[in-house]
Amino acid sequence: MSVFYEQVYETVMQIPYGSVVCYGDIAKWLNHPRGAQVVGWAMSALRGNNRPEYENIPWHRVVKADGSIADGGAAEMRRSLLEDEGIEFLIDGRIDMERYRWVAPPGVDRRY
DNA sequence: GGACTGACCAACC
DNA sequence: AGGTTGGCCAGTC
Repeated sequence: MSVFYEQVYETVMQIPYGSVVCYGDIAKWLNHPRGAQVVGWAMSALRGNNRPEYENIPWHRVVKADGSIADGGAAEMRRSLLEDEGIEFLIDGRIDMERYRWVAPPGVDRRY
């Protein structure tokens, strides 16, 4: 697994219970301002991956910039997992990002 | 080893 | 308001 993917996974693991982050933010924190797509690919690569070190990644806490759930595998499961964490969805199926978006402490997720 | 495929996002027409 | 585009990484065949 690549360095960048590893960094993405470590960042995702830091997302606290009941909060969400969008793909673009993770990319920015990892010094890839335009790497949102790559973050998505990193998540996609997790699907069907049963490696123990990736078991605890809360991949359902990563959503699109507008607060909707990304397409791909298991979108419904991701939504229900978020609801289990107390996150309320708006009528149009999106999350109120102002309310649930997690802002990482500066430097905390920086790798060298 | 090149081509193709994937959970994206902001800036432009 | 809605389509297009550039930026970006790794896995598989």
